[in-house]
This record gives sequence, structure tokens and C-alpha cells, in this order.
Amino acid sequence: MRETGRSGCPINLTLEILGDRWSLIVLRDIMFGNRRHFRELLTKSDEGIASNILADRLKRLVERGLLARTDDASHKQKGIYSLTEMGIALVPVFAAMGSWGRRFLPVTEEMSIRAELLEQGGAPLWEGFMQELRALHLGAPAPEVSVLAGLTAAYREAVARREAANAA
Amino acid sequence: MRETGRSGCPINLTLEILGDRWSLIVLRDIMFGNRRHFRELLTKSDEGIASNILADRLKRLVERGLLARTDDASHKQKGIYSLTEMGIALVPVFAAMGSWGRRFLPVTEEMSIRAELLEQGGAPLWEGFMQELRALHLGAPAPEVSVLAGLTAAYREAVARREAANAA
DNA sequence: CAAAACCGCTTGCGATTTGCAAGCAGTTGT
DNA sequence: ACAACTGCTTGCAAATCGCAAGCGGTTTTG
Repeated sequence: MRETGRSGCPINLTLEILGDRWSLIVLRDIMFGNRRHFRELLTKSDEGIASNILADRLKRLVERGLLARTDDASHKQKGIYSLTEMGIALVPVFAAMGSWGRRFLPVTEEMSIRAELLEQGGAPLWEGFMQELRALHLGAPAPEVSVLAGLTAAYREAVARREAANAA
Repeated sequence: MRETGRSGCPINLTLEILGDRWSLIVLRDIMFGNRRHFRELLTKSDEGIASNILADRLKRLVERGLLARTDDASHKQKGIYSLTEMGIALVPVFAAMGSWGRRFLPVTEEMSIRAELLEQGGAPLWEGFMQELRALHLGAPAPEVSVLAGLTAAYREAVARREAANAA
């Protein structure tokens, strides 16, 4: 029945896939930062992931079904990493973790503005975001309003505000 | 500003505390299994945590503020581990992870019945559960209905059903 | 009241994982 | 032609994990 797992508990099985320091970071960057290539994920990571670990996590996430890798037609070496429905369905998990982190941990304002919007928007916003991710990653029809654009704009505004304040 | 952390992102900071294979398992057993002593957590763990890892995780979770440790008046060696508000506030995270795991991973019925009820009940049920946890762990006044009793009863029924089916 | 069971937790140790730096073969832009 | 860039690998030291055994002390049992 169970191959190598520890138990059939949903929390445990989720941890066996996502319970490490990097997997959710990679998924976060793909989901919220729309980073689709290896180098993008490697160099634009705020946390500075190492290349061997990134390679390993991408491979694992593809094997486990959260990501899909396709070739980039415009560049023979590039691969494109896309979220699957399984990956897209993590939006509520990110929202819950973001809310919790924002409340209890020393987050910076610019890094938590998206979590704040996700929390305020609630389930309807998450659903819109997931629809948009299906458009971006799975070729589904695009929704009318872009949640991601709103999140990204708010983030950039927060960065600009901080830089203006630092310059003053 | 930031001492040893990697970034001020709420997701990252959450992962720096909970991003391993065991921390959430321990919290889950305390929260849903009402296990309050070291030995209870050690021997009743479905996943079979090792004693040194359990000791380390308990220490870390106390240091980070998710658990509190008090002496057991009835037994000079026993400590009692209690959830803090920070730990109790993880209920929505567990609910989101449980829903996701239940949908995409090979969970067993008896181990996922609680996740199913938590999903069906939604935010109002989570709030009731958190109130109950505040009563159990923080000495707050107990709510009228016990969510935990409902979850536990459903779990036991599922176990009994499986055992009856196996015996047949 | 002595033996047995139980208490939280530690120690030793081999296996695995992590994190860092360097590098590689192939592709692309200049 | 050449430099820059592509995804990804390798070597290696350090940290962590997972298992088994055990420790001093407390409580229960016969």
C-alpha cells in the first residue's frame, strides 16, 4: 500500500513533498514572481538558493507532479517550468502561511504586501489568481482582471516607497 | 535588521521555522491528538519520530514561541507542552495543507477524515476549534461545543469501520 | 520495600543532506 | 571568432538526520 511513506495522514504526506527549506520557495518564485527558467530562479532568488539544490528541487517537484518541464522553443538549452494544477492548488496554502508569517514574524513591509492583499481578498481573490495561473501555465483562457499584476504593482510600489525613504 | 535569516518574506520566515519534516508533525499531534507529554508524542506518533529529534524540535518550538513548557504538578519529571497563540494560529495552515494533501496525495480514509471535516466546516469551524485550543492550552473559557471531540469521534469511527471491514 | 516500569532527554555514530565554489558542454548574441 | 549565457554537475566540508542504546531520577507494582 504505502511504498516508503511514514503514514497516510494528509499533513504528513504534504510534508513529505514540501517539508524542507526550499521547495516552497521555488514554487513561490514561479507562482508569484513568474520565474520560469532555471537561471531566473537561481539569480533572482532573494534567499540565494544554490544551483545544485535548485536543480534537485526542480527535478523532485516535476517527479511529484507539482511542476512540468517543457523545452523553450526559442532557446535550445532552456527549459520552461510550469505549474500543474497540483501546484496551482497550493495558493490557499501560501495564503495561510503568508498570513501567519505576517502576523507573528519579523517580515519586511515590501515582502509582505502581497501576503496582505491575498489575505484581504480572501477565497474569491485566490480563485481569480488560480484562474490566472491556469492561463499562464496551462493555457487556459485568461481572466479579465489580473490578480498577479495587482500583487506585483503593489510590491513594486512598496519597494519604491522604501527606496525613496532611504534616499531622504 | 535581519539577524541570520534569508529574507523578510513571510513565506520564507515561516519556512525557517516550520520548513522541515517534523516540526508540523509535532504540532499536529499536540493540536489534534492533544498529546502534551514527551513520551506521548514519542510513542503515539504514527510516523515514528526519534527521541533526539523530538527533543530538538520541542526545544526549538519553545524557543521560537509556538509552544510553552511547564512542569507537571502530578509528576516531577514530566513537562507539559502547550500551544501558544502563535501555535494555535496555525489552524488555517493545517486546514489548507490538509485539504491539499487530501486532494492530491494517497491519503488513507481514517487519517483524512479530520481534514475533510475541517475543510467542510470552513473558517467558522476553525475559529471554534481555535477557541477550544485556547481553553485547553491557555486557560481561556471553554466554548460550548467541542470541535476536537467531533473530530476525534469521526476519526475513531473511521478506524472502527476499517477494522470491521478488515475482520469481515 | 525492592524490583520493575516509566520519565524526559542525551550520547555515539554512520548515513544522508546541505551549502558553497568551481566548472562543463552546448547555444546564442556581437 | 569570441564572449556571454544556458541548464546543470561535481567535489568537498559541514551540518543534520535517524537509529539504538543508555542515563539518572521518579513512580508504580507485587
